[in-house]
Amino acid sequence: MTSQLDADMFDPACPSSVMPFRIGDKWTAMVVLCLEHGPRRFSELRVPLRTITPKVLTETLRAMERDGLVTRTSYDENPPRVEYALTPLGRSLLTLVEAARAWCRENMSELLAARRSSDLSSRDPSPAPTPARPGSDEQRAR
Amino acid sequence: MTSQLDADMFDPACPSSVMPFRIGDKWTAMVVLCLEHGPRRFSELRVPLRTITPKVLTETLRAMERDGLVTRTSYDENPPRVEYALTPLGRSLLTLVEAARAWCRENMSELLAARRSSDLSSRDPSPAPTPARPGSDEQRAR
DNA sequence: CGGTATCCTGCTAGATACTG
DNA sequence: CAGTATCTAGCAGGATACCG
Repeated sequence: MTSQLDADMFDPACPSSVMPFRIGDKWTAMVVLCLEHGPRRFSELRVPLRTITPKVLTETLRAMERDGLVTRTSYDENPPRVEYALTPLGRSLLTLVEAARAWCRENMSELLAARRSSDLSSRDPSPAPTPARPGSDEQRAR
Repeated sequence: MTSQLDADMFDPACPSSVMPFRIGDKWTAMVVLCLEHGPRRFSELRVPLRTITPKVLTETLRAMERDGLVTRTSYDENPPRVEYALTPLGRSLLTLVEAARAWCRENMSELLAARRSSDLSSRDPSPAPTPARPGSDEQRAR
């Protein structure tokens, strides 16, 4: 386990803002997912999280630590090494995150189709529905 | 069905900000819950949602309508009557909301205990743990 | 009743730069 | 490497008032 984290683990074209769903703040669910297969270092987390700033990652991890979702282990080495890991409580969130991802996989295309057609009809007097075949052009849920 | 909505349906002492979990924005999950047992009128929704302003409730409902989660039906009567109802898509969110509430019921006390003890130890040099018997003083998940 | 229209504020989170 | 320190902007959400 604990293989390298993929920089493309989270599709930037699939912003979680599309989900009618969030775990905590903007990044918490993704951190939980990143820690699923074992402890990770600060810099390691920055790879899949890409656009996150160190400041925000620190804040996110501190908040999660405070709530007992992750542990922070600092090894007194040089260069410094710090590892973050899920607690059992944090791990219990995984089922919720998975349920949310399952919902997205099943329903995202319908939601996006509804959004598109409502966007169209509010701009265009003649709707021209374009019923949007399910599972065609939407971004996949990773 | 469709009995009156309880003004105490959502405990104000149990802010959803405590949950490491949200459906969409601040109010969406609560609206979904309010519509669980049948269509509701605008004013009816304001009762359990209490502190929500008309503006924000309108925004929330419009966003949900746009995403195909609710329907808005306006009856041409006097006084005017408008009803909001869950679509099948919106209804499918109920299982997710329920999963989240189940998580809260099971784990909230542990999370709050962790938060309390971490708050203490950051203020107080001698932690004085107070292990927080589970299920004692926390607010219930409704 | 079922909303709009304004105005306003706090806070999340991004940009950027620096450090033990 | 693993963060801090500042500064700033955007925007969700709230207060208040008014309307068809």
